[in-house]
Amino acid sequence: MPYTYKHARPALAVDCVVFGLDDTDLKVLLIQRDLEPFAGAWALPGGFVHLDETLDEAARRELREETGLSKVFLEQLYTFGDLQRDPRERVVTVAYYALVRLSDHQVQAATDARNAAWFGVDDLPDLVFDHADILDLALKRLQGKVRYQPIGFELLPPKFSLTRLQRMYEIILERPLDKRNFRKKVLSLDILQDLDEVEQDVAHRAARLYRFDERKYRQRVRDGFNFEL
Amino acid sequence: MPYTYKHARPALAVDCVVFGLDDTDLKVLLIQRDLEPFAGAWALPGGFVHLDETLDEAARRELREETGLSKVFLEQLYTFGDLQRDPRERVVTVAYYALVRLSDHQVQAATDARNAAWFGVDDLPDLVFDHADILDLALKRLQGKVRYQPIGFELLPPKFSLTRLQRMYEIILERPLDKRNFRKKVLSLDILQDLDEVEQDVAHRAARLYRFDERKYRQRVRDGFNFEL
DNA sequence: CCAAAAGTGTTTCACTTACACCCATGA
DNA sequence: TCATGGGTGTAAGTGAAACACTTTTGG
Repeated sequence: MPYTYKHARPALAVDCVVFGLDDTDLKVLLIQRDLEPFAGAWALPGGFVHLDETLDEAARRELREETGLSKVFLEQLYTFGDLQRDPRERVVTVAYYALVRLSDHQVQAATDARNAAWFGVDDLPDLVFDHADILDLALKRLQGKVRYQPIGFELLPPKFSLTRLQRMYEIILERPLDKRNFRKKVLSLDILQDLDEVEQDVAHRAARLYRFDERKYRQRVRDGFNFEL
Repeated sequence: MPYTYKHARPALAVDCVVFGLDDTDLKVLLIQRDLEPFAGAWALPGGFVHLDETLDEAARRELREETGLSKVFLEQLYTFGDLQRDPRERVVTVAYYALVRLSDHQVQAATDARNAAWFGVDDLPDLVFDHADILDLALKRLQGKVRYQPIGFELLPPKFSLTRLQRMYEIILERPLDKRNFRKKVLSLDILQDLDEVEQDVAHRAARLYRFDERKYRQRVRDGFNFEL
């Protein structure tokens, strides 16, 4: 192989901030490390990038291996390259964030991980390396992006009520929204499909269910429409 | 060094999309490669990351070495990790974009570069590797970010007229803006300092000059204000 | 006095905000 | 029948958009 770069190179890793949503809180999936350094400590799922996989593939592989998750929404966040972020040696990490439907996925610890568990974003354990910084940035990105891209739906089950949708935004943005204005706004965007179905087994009036209509959304974007909450 | 990662690792590079602005066009600084592969072809300035420098430092060093630029606005863009993006071997590159005041800086080719030159974004030569993709993304990022962060000022001289400011936005956003509405809006943001000075040597009524007041801007942001064009 | 760009206000329209009560359902 | 959340409309205010003429200056 001619012209090959010959200097010492940093190790290259990926780390994932996986968000999930329950009825009241935004959660993050963490693993308890099974390997040194910091065995037993909590960390973001992640690991080293192989030569034969892209960065996205590496992120998905690590998620699968360490937490059992697959087929989730995944997007690159930022690349962290401080000199001392890993005590072993120079490691540059490409951080990702992922959004999953808590109901859909049973997480399970695996490779290199003793344990995997969900933590409320306001109730996090200490994290290894600079993982707290990564998580902070991911949260800010989510809060920013959720307002102008329809990514929040990735956190909800396919069928949801408007109240559930509103609660999702309230939890992520950390502020209350007006019910009537929210419903008016969301419905006016015309990207939800009314399913003519209602919730089951609730001890009060059952709410109508809707589905995010990705097809219609793309069409509207093409026509110059701008999603914004 | 214990626990060292031992597998083969990708090479790690940085590349910079440097934007500048003249009276009519948004420009990008490219270098003509002096080394194989693709000696003689046009490329983004960039190079491999050293073990003893952060990613930001590597980007600044490469800029300095290859183009003579220093002390410019620089921000990480995205990390590109496709398998075949470099024919030599697996190279992952952390892309940055930079904004410079064309008037301030004399560019000069240096290390690894035969030549450095500015190209209009609508008049680009073929680029090596995936540099055209990187440039595309940088342009989109600039177009998005310029509307809600006051980064556009980095492209202008310290003293500028409102017309020049408007033209900057029109060039970047690629659409005309209404003069009266623009001035009203910009002045209402209250982040410009009126210098009580006017342009010199113009063959018509001289425009008032303003300066971006970063101090006031930060203060206003702290008070919950949101920059948005 | 002419060419060239600077500078300036008002009206209309759309969207956001604030706000409170009745309805349907299951226990 | 009661508790719980579901569902709905209107008025006021704010900001965006459309739009054309006068002023200043140097050549």
